[in-house]
Amino acid sequence: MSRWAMAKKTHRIERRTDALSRERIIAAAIGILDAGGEGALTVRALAAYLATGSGAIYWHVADKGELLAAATDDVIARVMSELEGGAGPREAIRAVALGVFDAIDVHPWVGAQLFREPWRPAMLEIIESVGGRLQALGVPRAAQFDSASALVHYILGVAGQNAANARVHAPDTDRSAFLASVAAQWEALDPAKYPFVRQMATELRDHDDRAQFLAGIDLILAGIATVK
Amino acid sequence: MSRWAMAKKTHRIERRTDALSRERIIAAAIGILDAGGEGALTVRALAAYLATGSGAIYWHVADKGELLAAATDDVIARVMSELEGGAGPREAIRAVALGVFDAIDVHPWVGAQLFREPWRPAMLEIIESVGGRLQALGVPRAAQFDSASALVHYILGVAGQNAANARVHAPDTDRSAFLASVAAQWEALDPAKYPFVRQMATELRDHDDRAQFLAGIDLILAGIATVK
DNA sequence: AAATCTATGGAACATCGTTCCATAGTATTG
DNA sequence: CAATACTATGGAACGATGTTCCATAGATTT
Repeated sequence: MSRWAMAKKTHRIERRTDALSRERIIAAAIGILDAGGEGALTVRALAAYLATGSGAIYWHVADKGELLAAATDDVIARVMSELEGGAGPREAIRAVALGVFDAIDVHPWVGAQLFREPWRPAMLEIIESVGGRLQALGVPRAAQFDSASALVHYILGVAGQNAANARVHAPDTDRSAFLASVAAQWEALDPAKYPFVRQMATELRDHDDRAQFLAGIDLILAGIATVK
Repeated sequence: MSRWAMAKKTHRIERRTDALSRERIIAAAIGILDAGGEGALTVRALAAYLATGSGAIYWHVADKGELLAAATDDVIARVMSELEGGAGPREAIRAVALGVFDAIDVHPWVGAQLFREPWRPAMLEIIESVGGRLQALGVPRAAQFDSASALVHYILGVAGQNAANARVHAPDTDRSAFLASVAAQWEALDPAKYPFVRQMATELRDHDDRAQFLAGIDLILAGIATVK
């Protein structure tokens, strides 16, 4: 930022094309996180990727925590800005939810991070986007806070689950194979202690995460509608 | 376990009262986690607490991850076993949810851990307990999986949020002071960009987490009832 | 009595986030 | 234009962590 100001003053466009900046560091971090998961993002790996030293990074970024938070805000802000605003409030809520879901599907580390640091820009955007549509839906004032909270917490829960799943099975292993192995474990459980889980095993095997996520959103919206 | 078998064979009750065991290690870990939070549980701190060395711990426990998972299973299993079974299915679901909520309120690290490693005994207990009551409620078979998933993911989301909050404000700082500071931040936001969040600031200031959590459960249950 | 197995405690290793510091590049000042 | 101050860099060094290795003590079996 101060760099840009100075550059303009002295009529010079850029210092060097390979100069460090907060933006470049965050972009590099996102790249490393997407490629190798949360564990891959170390300060040394980041420094090597940017062909610099650890100390240079700490000049632009305070913490590794701040770096992760900034990367998360970046991804979520992009999701929110790319949302189409045409449809009605109900469809808009589904679109916001699906946008977050898909973003976490592509960047699983975002799920864990949304979780680790709430009360941040990324979460604010989601709350505002969901809450605004609830008002448009005609939800009474007294029920708005609880309704928005329920939707956001549900989204957060699925986000975390997805992030955890992505951490469990390595990127190469097939997803359906993973589901099949969990289903097999469920079927092998004691029928006396876990009758329900055993019954759900077959449905788990070939369920669609995305569709099930949306079904949950619809359930909560249906519940909110009963308050109206 | 093999220890107990041997002790019985040789007619000796115990080796020494201070002998290590998986149970004692897990209990010590829970104590450290409750006292100092997630960050306080290091292998060295655990070894010092048990007056032994790091290597001895790894004889009974494979990993730090396994230790955290075992501690979580322990806490959740205790919650589930202490549940009163008298009420109807709807009340039972609320009781399960509140049991998990309260447990995480006392042991915030459980929230983060439930989140980090699903598909584990602790999560199975919750799914089974919730799902079984849904069947008792008369939810049609086709909607049972999605309904249970929605409830569990919501519980998980709140769990994670609570764990994160507990991590943010140190154990000494007042909770209402923390909420007030977040509310102040919300009120200072741009009214054009965040109208909803600003409106919710006053309600955030003195809302009850536990009551709001239960309101969310009721919303989802109301939504599930519409499918019936 | 010897040998074998279980269990222990601490040293050692690799890796991590972070801090420190010498210094190169740029801007400002006298 | 020379001197000074400031921004930014890259790598060395520090403290802490999870984990492995290993010498060895205690108990059990041969």
